[in-house]
Amino acid sequence: MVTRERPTLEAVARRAGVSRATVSRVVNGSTSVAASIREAVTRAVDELGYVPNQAARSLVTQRTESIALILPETANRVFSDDLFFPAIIRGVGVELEAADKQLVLMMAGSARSHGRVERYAVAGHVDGVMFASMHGADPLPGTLARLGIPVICSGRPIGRADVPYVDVDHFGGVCAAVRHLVAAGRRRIATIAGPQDMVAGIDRLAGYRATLEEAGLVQHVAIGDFTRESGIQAMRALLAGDPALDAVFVASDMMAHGALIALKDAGRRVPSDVAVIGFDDFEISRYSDPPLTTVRQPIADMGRTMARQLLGLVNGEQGLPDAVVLPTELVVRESA
Amino acid sequence: MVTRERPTLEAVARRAGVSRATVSRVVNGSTSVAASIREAVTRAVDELGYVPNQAARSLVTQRTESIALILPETANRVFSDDLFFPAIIRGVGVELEAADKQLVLMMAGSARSHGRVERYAVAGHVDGVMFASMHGADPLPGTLARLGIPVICSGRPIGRADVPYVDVDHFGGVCAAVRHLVAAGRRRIATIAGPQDMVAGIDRLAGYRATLEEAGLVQHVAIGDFTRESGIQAMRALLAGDPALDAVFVASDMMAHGALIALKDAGRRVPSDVAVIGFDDFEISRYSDPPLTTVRQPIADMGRTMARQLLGLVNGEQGLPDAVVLPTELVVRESA
DNA sequence: AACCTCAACTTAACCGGTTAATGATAGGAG
DNA sequence: CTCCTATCATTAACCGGTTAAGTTGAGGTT
Repeated sequence: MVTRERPTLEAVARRAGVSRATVSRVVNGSTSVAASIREAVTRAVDELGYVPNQAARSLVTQRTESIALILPETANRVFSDDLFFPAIIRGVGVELEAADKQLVLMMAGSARSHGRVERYAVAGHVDGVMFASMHGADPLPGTLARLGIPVICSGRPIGRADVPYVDVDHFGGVCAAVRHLVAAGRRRIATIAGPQDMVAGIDRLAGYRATLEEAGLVQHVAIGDFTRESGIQAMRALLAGDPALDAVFVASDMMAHGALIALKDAGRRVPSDVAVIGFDDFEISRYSDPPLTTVRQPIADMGRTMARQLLGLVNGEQGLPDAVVLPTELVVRESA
Repeated sequence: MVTRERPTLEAVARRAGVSRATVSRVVNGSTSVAASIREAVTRAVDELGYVPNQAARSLVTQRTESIALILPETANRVFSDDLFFPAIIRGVGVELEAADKQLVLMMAGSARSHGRVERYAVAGHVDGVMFASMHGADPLPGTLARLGIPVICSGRPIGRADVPYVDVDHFGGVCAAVRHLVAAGRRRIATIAGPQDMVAGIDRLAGYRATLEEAGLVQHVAIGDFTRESGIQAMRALLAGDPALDAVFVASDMMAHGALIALKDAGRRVPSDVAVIGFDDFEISRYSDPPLTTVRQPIADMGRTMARQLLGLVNGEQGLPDAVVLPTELVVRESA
C-alpha cells in the first residue's frame, strides 16, 4: 500500500509553468484564463492526477460541501425495526447527491452525543444540519440556529423552537381515516397512539380525538412506541378493555401490523369483526394479511424537501418558508 | 440569525495571555503544560466558547476523523424495500460512535457517482472507506487501496481485488438449511437464488448446488434480485416448472416472503405442502405466516466488524486479518 | 511617440490550526 | 557565584488552497 504523495496546486503550477493562482482559477472554472494556458493547466492536472485538498479549500472558503443528518436515537435503536429513517435518508440522499453535497449521518441518542453533535457542527465540519423526527422539546436545533448554523427539522418542533421545519398533515390524514371508519358504520373505534413526546404521536392522537368527538363516539386509547411489539401489547389491552371493539386506528403501520397479529391471536377477523387502519404506508403493508388500509405519508419526499430547504438556507436564499407541510392520503385496501 | 464570529486559537491565546502554541497543547491534552497555565487557558476556552476549526486541523494533521460508507446503489433503490443496508449502517454507526469518528454516507449507483466517490476519498475528506455489498467486479475499492486509502469491503470482492473484507459464511449456512430440508424427507427441493453478480447471490447458490449434489437430488433454480416482488415471480416460475415441489430454499428473507405469498396464492400450504427456508433472519420473518425458518446472518455485526477493521487500518495497526468471516446459523421456525 | 485601457497573469496575504526548533527561567551541583 | 540541566513557553515554519491587489504587455487613440 504505497501512500503516494498527492500532488498539490504548487506541483501542478510548476509543471504547467504558471502560478498557483492561475491553476486555482482553472480548477475552479473561472473565466479570464487564456485558452492556451487553460489547456496546459488541464493537461498538467490530468498528468499528475491532481485533486484539490478539501481541508485546505474549506479553510479558506469556510464551506465544507457537506450536510449532517441527525437521527435522535442511539444507533442501536435506529433501524432496528423501523422503515422511517431509511426512507428519510433515501430522500435526503437523492437531493444532496443532485447538489453534489455529502451526507454525514449522526446518531444522537445520549446526552453525551448531544454535545458531540453540537461541537461537530460548530467546528464547521458541515454547512448545515437536518434533524429527523425528534423526541420532546429538544433544545439542540434552536441552539445551533442561534449560533448561525443553518438548521431544519423533520416534524414540527415541540415547544416554540424557532426553527424551520418540514412535516406532513398528520391531523388531516387521521381525520380522513377515522371518518372512513365512521362512514363504514363502525361505532366502537379505538386507537393505538404513538409516543406522546413526539409530534407524530401527539398530532395523530389529536386527529382521532377530534373526529370521534365530532361523531359523538366513545374514545378508547392505548399508547405504543411505534414498534410492532408495542402494537401487539396495545391491541391486547384494547380488546381486554372493550371486547366488542369494531375498529381501530393505529398511528403507525408497524404497530398496525402488531395489531393484526394480536387480533388474529384473539380470534377476530379483519375487517369483518374489526377494521384496522394504519399510518405510514410502508411497502410491507401491501403484503400484510389482509393488506392494510393506511394513511400514506410521503416520507422520502419529506427527506427531499428537508434537503432542498436546507440547501436554500445554506446558499442564503431569501423568502424560504418557515414550514412546509406535505399532504397525506388515505389508501384503502382490505383491512378497513 | 446572528453569525457570531467564532473565536480562534489566537483569540483564546490573547485572552489567556499565552501563545497560540500553548493553547493548542492544552486543547489537545498535551502534558508538559504547567497546571496554572492550563487552568487559565481552559477558562479562556470556556469563556469564549472556543471550538477548534476542523478544516484547519485537518489541513495540518492530514486526518479528518471521518469514515465513508459507500452504498453501491442509487439512493433511490437503497432502502426501498431493504433491511440490509439499515442494519449495516446501524452496526457501523455504533462502532464509529464509540471511536468518536463521523460517518459519511455515499450512494454510488451510477458511473458518474463512481468518479465522485473516488475524488471525494482522494481529496482527503475521509480517513478511510467502507464498501457495502458490491455488484460485479467493482474496481473502485482496489483503486482506492492502491492510492493508499484504507479500504474494507463487506462481502468478499469478486475478482482478485486485493482488498480486506468482512463476510459471512454463506456456504455453510445454506448447507445447513438445505440439509435440514433433506433430513425432513423433502426430495424436490428448489431454490430462489440472488443476483449472480453479487457474492451473496453466487455463494448461496453454490451452497444449494453442492448440498443437492451430495444428496443426489435434482436441482430447480430460479433467479431473483433479493426483492419481495422478484420472490413472488420466481416462486411462480418454479411452481410452473415443477408443480410437485415440496421445498424451496430462498436466498433472502425478502424473497422468501414473496415466495410465501406466491405459494398461498397457488393454494399450497406451508410447510405441509412446501417447506420454505429463507436467508437473513430479519425481524419481519418472526411474524410472517407461517413464521419463517431462515439462516441468520449477523448483519449489524458485519457492520461493526467492518468499522473496527477499518479503524485498525486507519491507525496503522499491524497484523490485521485480510478477511473476517462471521458464522451463520439456521433458525428453525414453522415454515420448514 | 506618448498615453490609456483592458485582459490576463503573478504576487502575496490569509484561512486557523500543529509542531519542531528555540529561548527563558528556576533549581541544583560544584 | 557560576554553570548546567530540566522544564515549560514562545517563535516561526508549514499544511494547501483562495483571492484581492499589483504587474505586465498588447492593442487602440490622438
